Amino acid sequence: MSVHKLENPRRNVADTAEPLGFRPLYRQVKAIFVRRLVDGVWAPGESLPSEGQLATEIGVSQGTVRKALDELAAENLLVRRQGRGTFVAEHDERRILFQFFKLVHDDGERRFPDSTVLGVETGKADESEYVALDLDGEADVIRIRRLRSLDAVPIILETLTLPQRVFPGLEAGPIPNNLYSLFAARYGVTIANARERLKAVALDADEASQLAAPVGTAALRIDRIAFSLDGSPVERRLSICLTKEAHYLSDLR
Amino acid sequence: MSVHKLENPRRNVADTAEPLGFRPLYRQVKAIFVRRLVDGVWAPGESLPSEGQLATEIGVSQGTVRKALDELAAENLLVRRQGRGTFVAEHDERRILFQFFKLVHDDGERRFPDSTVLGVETGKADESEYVALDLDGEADVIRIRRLRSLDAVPIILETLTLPQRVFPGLEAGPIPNNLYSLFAARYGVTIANARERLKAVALDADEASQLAAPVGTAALRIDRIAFSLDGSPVERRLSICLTKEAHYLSDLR
DNA sequence: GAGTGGTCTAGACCACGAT
DNA sequence: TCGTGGTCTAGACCACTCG
Repeated sequence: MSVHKLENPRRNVADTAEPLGFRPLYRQVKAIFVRRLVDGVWAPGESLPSEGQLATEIGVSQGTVRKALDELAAENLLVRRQGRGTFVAEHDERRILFQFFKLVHDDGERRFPDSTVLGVETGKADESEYVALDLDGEADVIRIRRLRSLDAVPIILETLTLPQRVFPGLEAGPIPNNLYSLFAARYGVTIANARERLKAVALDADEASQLAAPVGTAALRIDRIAFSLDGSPVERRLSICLTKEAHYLSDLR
Repeated sequence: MSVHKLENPRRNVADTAEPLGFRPLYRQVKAIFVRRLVDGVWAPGESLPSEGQLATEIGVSQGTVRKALDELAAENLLVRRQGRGTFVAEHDERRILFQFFKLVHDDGERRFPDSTVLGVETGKADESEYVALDLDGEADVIRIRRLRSLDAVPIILETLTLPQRVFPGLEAGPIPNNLYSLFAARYGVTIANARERLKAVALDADEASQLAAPVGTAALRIDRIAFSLDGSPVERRLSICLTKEAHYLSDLR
């Protein structure tokens, strides 16, 4: 039944000494599942086979499958719903809002900002870009510049840098507000997590005119690198944010 | 053996309809453990009885105890070490550095900043303080103002506000660099988590002189509220941070 | 009622750390 | 060698969702 080679499917008397490290069975099972997500065998929104089916298919107990699925759910890659099944997570607005959008209006409400694209261009990566995206110096990138507004008030000036190799042709089409959903649907690239570095800066002349604020106004500069399922950086996003009526919310747990 | 009243120790035929909600056994067990942490029955650094001992004591299976302990470990309240045992988490420098201190030098190294206390005072909470700490308007608070430096460079101007009721006499003694450790040791108050709100601001004259930077320099303003084990806010910490050589690091998962 | 994930149990064995 | 937490299994039953 099982078509997967699992290390040490049963550690028995005849085992030679383990060379180094030990990989529990449920992590090997998890790796199989991650591979299916990366390969698109299981696509966003789809429901997975039941725990029991997966267990017999792979040849382990249901408890082992459960532990693998639980870890993937904890990483927001799967969504489990009692009585319904297990589903591949989607980058719908709600998920983005809670997982990837930390700028919240001071009134406490989370809202999804509108976007106006200011420009799209392609070119060679500059140093900060190829370092961030782990590219070589001659790599081509796509740059998208857009202005984002909450309640029609411009609040974020955003510059995205994407490796052209990963997203060929993206520069030609329309740029949707929800990019991560497009990455998944059109390129099979799932954004799994991101790292943001924040600094306070003063607006320069260009930023000031775009954001309709005085030159020199203090603003939040967010330098985000987003990673795909396989751990490689696939997006760099530099945001300049006004924080007069909004703040960056960070939960420390 | 068990001295704890567990709801529905066994759901059986005679059960009347459940009124509302359902509380799994392992969460009830977890609540017992949290209570022991709050009451100081299990103090920071101490080792807990083994899973088996706890299971027989409470009268549930080892697997149920395990699930409760696993959740507490995931919340950084316990530390589990294979082969050694389960321990109550301490607020040592390393934990603080990773869990509660997000300002990182641009070179990527995490270092614990030095502190110089500028002043300690007591008084009535102002509005922002009693709102943050969920106090009534007449409550007394302790305020600590200090300057924190990385590599001898002043980088954070910090104002702490603490409810005097929770930390009586704290204003009289010396203020250590690691306050959370003091909270635990002297007042039995464990900081479990915190919420930070960030904005970009321009330095005023006072802040500028303390931080040895020009008036109007863009700086990061971090408004932290820290919560104790029982979920009540016990510290408000307002930090003004220079981000010329450091940044706030936020991982989105 | 059928099917799904969620809980709970009991028991065997493994990896790790200290003795 | 022993005690600890970690893994894995098998099976029973519960809570939730949907047809």
